[in-house]
Amino acid sequence: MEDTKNLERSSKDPGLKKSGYHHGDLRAGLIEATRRLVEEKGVDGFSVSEACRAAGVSTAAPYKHFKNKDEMVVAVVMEGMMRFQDNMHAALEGIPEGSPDRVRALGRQYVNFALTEPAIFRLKFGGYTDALEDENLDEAGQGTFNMVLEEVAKCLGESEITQEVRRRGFVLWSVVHGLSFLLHDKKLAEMAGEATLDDLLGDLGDRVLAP
Amino acid sequence: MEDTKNLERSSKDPGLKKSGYHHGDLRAGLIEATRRLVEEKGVDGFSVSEACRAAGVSTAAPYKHFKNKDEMVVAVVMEGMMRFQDNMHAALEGIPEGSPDRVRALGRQYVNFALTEPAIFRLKFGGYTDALEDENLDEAGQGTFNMVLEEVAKCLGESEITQEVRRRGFVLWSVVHGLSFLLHDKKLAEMAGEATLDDLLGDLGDRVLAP
DNA sequence: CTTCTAAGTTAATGTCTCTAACATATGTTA
DNA sequence: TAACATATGTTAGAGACATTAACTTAGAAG
Repeated sequence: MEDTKNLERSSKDPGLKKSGYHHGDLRAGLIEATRRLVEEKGVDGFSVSEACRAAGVSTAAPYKHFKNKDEMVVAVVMEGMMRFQDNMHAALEGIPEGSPDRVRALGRQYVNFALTEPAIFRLKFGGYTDALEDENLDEAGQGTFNMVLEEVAKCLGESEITQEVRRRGFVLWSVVHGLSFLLHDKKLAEMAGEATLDDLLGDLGDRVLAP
Repeated sequence: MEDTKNLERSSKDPGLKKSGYHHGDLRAGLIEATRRLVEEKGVDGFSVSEACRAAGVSTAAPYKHFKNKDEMVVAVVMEGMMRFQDNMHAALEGIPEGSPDRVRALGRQYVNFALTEPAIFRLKFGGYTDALEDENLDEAGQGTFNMVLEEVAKCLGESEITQEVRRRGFVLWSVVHGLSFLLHDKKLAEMAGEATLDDLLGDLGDRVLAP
């Protein structure tokens, strides 16, 4: 009398699932399902219906939480950006202020994100989300860039973010971004010979941060 | 007796349109329609049906020329890459061999492509086409990168593409790529103050190409 | 002139997004 | 504690889309 709908629920576990009718935290469940699907099959391959099946709800359920498909994708990318920012903050821990190692740590984290969650990474940093025009997403991107700028400023002994800081931060960001794409395409070896990622980041930091 | 299907044909003109039944060069017509739609509404917004309406044919017609929707997109990006490569070659004309101006000209062309055809640019260089896994597309991308490497080699006085050439070429490519994204987001002014694109490309070339 | 084939067409199938109308819990308030 | 308001589900269905199958047309080749 109560389990008529409990077809697939045992496979998921991202919430409380109180009653059997109500999911508990469907929003989070859908975001997770969508994230996995987008990572698996790309933004195009992913369908709302499939995410519903994965979460064990009807195909109309998402529209209580998201305006439409695009907003689901935005939510997924946004959630990815939160984790990304957390990781960046964590990466700085224990490294002394003003050390170029801090900048390198951020670079490593960026590359790491690109490699472990390539679909989300490309959605945010490959320009796809431009079409979605979400303000929060723009802010989140700006926030991560500002973290880099602050570290660059400290390295250069500047007390604020000057034009010069902005320039160098931009170059660092761009090259790490390029590096991320190369690594994903497994073309690093071909390009850099025996150099490891740390070698490259070290070298890069030295060059761009030098006075 | 012959014009029963000639509803929208007068608006298009990319071929011969022989009979009224046969289009003349539907493949090219569809690529052009698709290109415009993708540029207007993004890869997701675009639909095969809409491209058919634009080209004035039935929704089944494209499948005589393309395997599926993805292949249509691939064809559009591929065609864009051809034009891009033509432009790059044209940009070099008249600039003496070995001059860093040649590298700068390529950079300017890259940025130009990013700004005039942002959707195609992002499809190819934003990593989207990875999911499509088309060999010709990979080759085309490699080809443009090799053009840069050759020019960099000549600037550095190298007779072949060494590890060092590869490294510098990569940095140049990455930064120009980053610049393209910034420009599209209209954040250049904020970052670079009064500097123009040519200033930035000039400065960049000087720094990275210096011995 | 007949015939072959490339390039169209119509019609149909199954899937998808999204909406409307209805159902069920949960928490609030009398 | 009972009644209600609200949030969160469900079913059913409309309209668009991608793709296929079977048929048609016209231009070329023998």
